[in-house]
Amino acid sequence: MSERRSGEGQPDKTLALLWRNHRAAAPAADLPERRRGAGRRPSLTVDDVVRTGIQLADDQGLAAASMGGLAKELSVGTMTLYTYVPSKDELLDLMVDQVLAERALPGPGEPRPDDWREQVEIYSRETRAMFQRHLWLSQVSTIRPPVGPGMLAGREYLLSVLLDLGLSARETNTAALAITTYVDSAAGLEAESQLVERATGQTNDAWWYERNDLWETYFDVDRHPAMTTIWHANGYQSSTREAFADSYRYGLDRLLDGIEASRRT
Amino acid sequence: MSERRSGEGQPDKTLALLWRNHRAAAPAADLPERRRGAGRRPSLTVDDVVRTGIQLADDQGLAAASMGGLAKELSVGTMTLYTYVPSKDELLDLMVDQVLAERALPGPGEPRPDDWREQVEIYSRETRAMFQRHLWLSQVSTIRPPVGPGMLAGREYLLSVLLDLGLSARETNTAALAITTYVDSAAGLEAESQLVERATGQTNDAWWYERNDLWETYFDVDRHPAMTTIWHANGYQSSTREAFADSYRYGLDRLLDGIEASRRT
DNA sequence: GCTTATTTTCGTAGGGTATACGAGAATTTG
DNA sequence: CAAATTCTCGTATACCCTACGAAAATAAGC
Repeated sequence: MSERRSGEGQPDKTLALLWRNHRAAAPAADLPERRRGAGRRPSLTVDDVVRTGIQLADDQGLAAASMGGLAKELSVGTMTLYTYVPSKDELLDLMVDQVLAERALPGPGEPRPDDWREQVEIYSRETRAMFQRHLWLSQVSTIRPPVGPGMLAGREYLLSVLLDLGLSARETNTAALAITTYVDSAAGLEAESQLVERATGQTNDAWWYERNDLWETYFDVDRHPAMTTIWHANGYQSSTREAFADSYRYGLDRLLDGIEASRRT
Repeated sequence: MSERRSGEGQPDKTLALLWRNHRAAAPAADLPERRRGAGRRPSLTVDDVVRTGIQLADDQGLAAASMGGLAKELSVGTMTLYTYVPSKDELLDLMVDQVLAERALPGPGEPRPDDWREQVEIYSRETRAMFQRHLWLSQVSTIRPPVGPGMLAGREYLLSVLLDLGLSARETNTAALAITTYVDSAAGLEAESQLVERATGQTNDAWWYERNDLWETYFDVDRHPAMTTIWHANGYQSSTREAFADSYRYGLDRLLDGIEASRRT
C-alpha cells in the first residue's frame, strides 16, 4: 500500500531542498543568489512546514497532513505553502528524509559493536523504532526514495556493516538490499497494523474474532489439512501482534544465518 | 504503501460474498432465501463487477477502478453498483481474493516436487507472477486480508510445505509467516516499481540518472566511505531491475538456507 | 387485468483532495 | 516616491465515495 508520489519537475530544485541544511558540499552559488533584501518577508521556513507536516501526520494520520490541513495548522492560506514547497509530493519527500535521518546509526569512525550481527541489529531496531514513531511511513512508497542525507546515511551504514564480511562487492550490495527489503517491509507491516487499529478503533484480534463464522460455516477441513494440523497442535500465536514479532525475529535471524553460512563456504 | 480499506459493517455479509462461488460448506439457508421471482431483474452479477474491476485496474491502474469509472465501463449508474457490493472496500476485497486464487498452487493430494525448497519456489514464482499480472496489488494493504478461498489456499499451501520439515507447530507457522512476509513484500515492491515507471512514463534508471547532480554536488565521500568503496569495486548493479531480481533471489535463498540449517541442529 | 410486494436503478447532494492562475500586499533599493 | 521584488492567498476545476429517496420493472395473487 502506498501513496502516489509521481514525477517531480526539477530534480535539482528537489535536491537543493533535501540537502538544504547541509553545507557540506556547498551548492555552486547557483540558486542561492536570492537577493535577500528586496521583497516581502517570508512568514515561515521550509523547516516549519516540514516539521508541522510530520507532527500532523504523527498525531492525526497522513491524511491530516493535507495542504489544506497544514495551512490551517500554520494559520496561513493553502496556497501560501507553495512558496516553500513545490508540491505535496516534494513535501512528502522532505518529511520522509527528515525522519530517516532520525535513526541513531553510527557514522564512519564512530564506535560500534564488534559482532556484525549486532550491528545489523542496530539498523533493525532503529528502523522499527522509526516506523513506530511515524506510523504513516508505512503508507509511503519507497520505490523512488528521497535522495537526501537521511536515506544515504541508512544505506551507508548497512553497507559498512556488510563490507567487513569479506564478500564480493556485488554480493555485499545484494545482501544489503535483501536485508533492507526484509527489515523495512516487516517494520512497515507492523506499523501499518497499528495504523489500521487506530483508524478503525478495533484491534486486529477483535477483527479476526469477528470472522469466527469462517471456521464454522465456510472452512473446509479436507481442503485445508495443514492449517487444521497447525491449529490442533496449537501452532497459532495467541495474538496478531505476537505473531508479527515472532516472525520478524525468526525471519531476520534465519536470513542472517544464511548470510553468515555463505561466508564460510 | 497502501490503500485505506477500513472497517466493514457486516462480516457475515462479506464472508458470504467472498465465498459466494463455493458451495463446499453450504451457508445455513440464512441469506439465500431470496425469493427469486418477484422484483426487477438484475442486469449484472457480482462476478461481472469484480471481473470488470480487475480488468480496469490491470489496464489503467487502481484509480481507474473507481465506482464511477466502473459504472461507466459497465454502462450503468454509479449507485447501481451498490446493489451488488456494499462498498468500495468490500469490492477491493473481492478483487484481491479473486486474483489470489489465480495462483496455481498444488492442493492437498495433488502432485508436487519432492524437494521442499522447490515447493517454496512454486509459491514464490506464482506469487510474483500474480503481482506482475496485477500490478495494483502492490497498492493494497494486506494487514486485514480478504478471508476468502484465495487467501486461505495460499496459506494452506505454504504451511503444508513447511510441515514436512519436522519443526514444531509453532515454528512451522512462524517460518511460514516469515516467508510470506519476504516473498509478498519483495514481489510487491517489484510490482510497485513497474507501476511507477508506467505512471510517470520514466524508467527508474532514468530517474536515478536525472539525479546525477547528487554525486557531484552533495555527496560527501568522507561521510560515505562504504558506498564509495562499493562504487569503485563495481558493486552496483547496472540497472534497478537487475538489482531487484538479484536481491530477491539472494534473500530468499539465504532465508531458506537458514531455515534448513535450523532443522539439523 | 389490477393490486401489491419486491427488487433494481440511479440523480442529486455534500464534503473531501491538489494545484494553476492572477491580483494584491509588503518590503527594500535607487 | 517609484520600481523591483517577493510573498500571500481567493477562486475555480475536476476528481473521489456514498446516504437518501423516488421511480421503474417484474411476478404473484386474485
